[in-house]
Amino acid sequence: MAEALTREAILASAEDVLRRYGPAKTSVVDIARALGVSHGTVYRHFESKAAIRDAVTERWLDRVSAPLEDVIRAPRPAIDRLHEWLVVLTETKQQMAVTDPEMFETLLALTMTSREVVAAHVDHLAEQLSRIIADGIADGEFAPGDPAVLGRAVLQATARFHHPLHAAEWDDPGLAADFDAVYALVLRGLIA
Amino acid sequence: MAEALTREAILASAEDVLRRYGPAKTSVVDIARALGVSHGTVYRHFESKAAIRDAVTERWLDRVSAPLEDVIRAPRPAIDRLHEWLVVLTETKQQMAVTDPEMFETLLALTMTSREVVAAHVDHLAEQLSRIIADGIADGEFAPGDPAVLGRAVLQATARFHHPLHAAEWDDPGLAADFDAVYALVLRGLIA
DNA sequence: GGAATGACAAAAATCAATATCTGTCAATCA
DNA sequence: TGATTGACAGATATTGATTTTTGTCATTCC
Repeated sequence: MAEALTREAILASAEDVLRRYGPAKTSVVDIARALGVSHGTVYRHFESKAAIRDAVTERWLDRVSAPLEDVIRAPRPAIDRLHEWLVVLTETKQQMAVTDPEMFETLLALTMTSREVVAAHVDHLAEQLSRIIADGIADGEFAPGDPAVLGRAVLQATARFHHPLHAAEWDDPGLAADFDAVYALVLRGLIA
Repeated sequence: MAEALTREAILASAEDVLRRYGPAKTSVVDIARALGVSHGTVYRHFESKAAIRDAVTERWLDRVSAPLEDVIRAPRPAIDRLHEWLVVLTETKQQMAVTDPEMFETLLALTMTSREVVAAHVDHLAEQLSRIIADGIADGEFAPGDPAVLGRAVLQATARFHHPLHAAEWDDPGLAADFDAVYALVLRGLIA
């Protein structure tokens, strides 16, 4: 007997088809065909094509956040974790944009249509930063302040280096120097 | 006798047509017709349509920078000028995006195709900030540092609030609070 | 009886035929 | 003689007829 069709299986298929054909040429019929079922069946598990896209986007964005969680938990000073966290985030995105541009293009297109999923992801990233900053304040590395506010501020101040909208500017040869300058400025603000 | 045709007149016409029809539906023929000349004549004064677009973009961006120059020259402490400069820049852009969305759309489309003109504009903005920061360092308001590097850093750290790519995020109700948080962080970094 | 199908209507995407636009240049004009 | 014109070729954009897609639901299947 055939496996029961699950949301997970549909998402895996959707991700596969999106990778292969890109977001513009991916239809629900394609996703269903890759699973050997009719497209009507897919609609039993997902409300709409948009819901499938949202779910795929969420999976992908979670894969970005996951390694950052490890950085937060490392037994190191908050300052080091802050730097590492920002470097991992920016390099992850920039690497993907360079090494797999179509993939990055696809991810960007998905994020444009899944605004709410992206907002939750951004909140999650800011919250991760807040935890590092709270640690840093607790043990005196950073000056007192509201970690939630400071976390958001740090994330936004570094947007140029990780926000996909800026991807077109990532081939600038001065990028690394610019990052260092912004990071140094932000760090001084946290310590001050 | 008719006025001699000048580059200025062509640019004024181009700006006019762009305002009225938007960048997608603006042809060199339209620009020429608005001046009562043939399009061949326009090509005597500009190398290409791209050159016309670049020149219009430059005019518009210069109109953004000009009022900021006044802020720099005001006889006030550097800290106050820095804040004012950032507020004027962000509010100018955000106002335009809200009050004249098609106009903003047009300007955005132009900037996407006039990369070099935009790069020069960004350099100019960073240089303006550097001047304020140099003043602040000179009279002890800010800690010592390289004004050129710090100017670029401040501009990039606040990109979220003035970079047109982020316009879609400017309706966020927390925008003002986010700006205040980033500004406070950056200011502490400059003073520290 | 719950899961899957496929015919269907409305909406969206595709495609090829048609029209417009860009940029050049020999001819015209003043 | 130097500015302007308009015909022209190749590239790009528009249009509307045709196909594909989305989402629904009565019917079929196990």
